[in-house]
Amino acid sequence: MQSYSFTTQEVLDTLSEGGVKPSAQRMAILRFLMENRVHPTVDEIFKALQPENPTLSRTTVYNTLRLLTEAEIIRCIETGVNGARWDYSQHDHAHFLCTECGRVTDVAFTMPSSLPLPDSGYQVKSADVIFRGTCPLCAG
Amino acid sequence: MQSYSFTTQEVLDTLSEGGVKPSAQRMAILRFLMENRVHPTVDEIFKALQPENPTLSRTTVYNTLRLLTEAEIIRCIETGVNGARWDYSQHDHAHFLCTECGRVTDVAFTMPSSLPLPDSGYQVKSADVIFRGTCPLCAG
DNA sequence: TATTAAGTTGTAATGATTACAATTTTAATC
DNA sequence: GATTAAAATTGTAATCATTACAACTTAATA
Repeated sequence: MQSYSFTTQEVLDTLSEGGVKPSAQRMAILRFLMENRVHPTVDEIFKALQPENPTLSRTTVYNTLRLLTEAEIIRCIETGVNGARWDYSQHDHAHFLCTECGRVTDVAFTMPSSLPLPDSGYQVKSADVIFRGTCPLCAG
Repeated sequence: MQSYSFTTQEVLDTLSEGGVKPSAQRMAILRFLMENRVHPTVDEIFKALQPENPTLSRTTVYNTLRLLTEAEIIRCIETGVNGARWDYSQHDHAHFLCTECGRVTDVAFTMPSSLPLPDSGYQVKSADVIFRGTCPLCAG
């Protein structure tokens, strides 16, 4: 399992690149996503940070995730089960959702550059590719 | 705007091909999805059928949509806003969600045949591609 | 330091979805 | 056709993720 580690300065720089003013909560949440690439839910993020940040509120987690998403620092994965997942990652990739265990795995995937969009006038901001099925652990 | 019309027999055949036992409710719900390709929410389906089917229950709509999805007759689009959308369609395509008005539009899209999946052992049942952005009506 | 703005917090409300027990309908058996 | 069992439907209540909002705290500015 790949592991990541970031300095405070790296987290600050990432916020700054997205034009997001730093705060203790924002740094903790972003750092968690940068270091834990497991596509966590809001609750998983909240519960993981709660011990070290006793005053942290669920609402702040929601607010911050929305803010970081608008700044395009992170992105949201809508799986339809157990709420949205949140993902920090720079490279172009898709997701595989195991419908048995709910785990989300990264899949290398590059969107074809020539997209057959509907009539012109559509402004694409983001593209999400999600595969569903059974992961090796659950396939038995 | 393209319009569809189906005979009772065609609806019955579609259910049968998926191995789903017919009922008045199941036929009404499937026919609605076959004829109205607007990716409706549960509530839109329920409200549209309610007048003609006064005893119809929301729970039945949920149950039936799950059943039809498991039978791979329809599919679910998780947009993350206003609940899931439901889609009857045979051909391979992606979806464009306008983050302004919430409308979902079909996009011609064929998944590359050689998928760079993660380690072997993953069994892919379905693949969903969703674009987000602004549609021509909202771009102003 | 005083004042204002920005950020955070906790609680309450909302809205989609599910659980479940009761009822109705359908299918199978006598 | 009547009886019984199974399947489907219904309505209500519960659940759970998310949002609204007002109070409070922290940071920025004058």
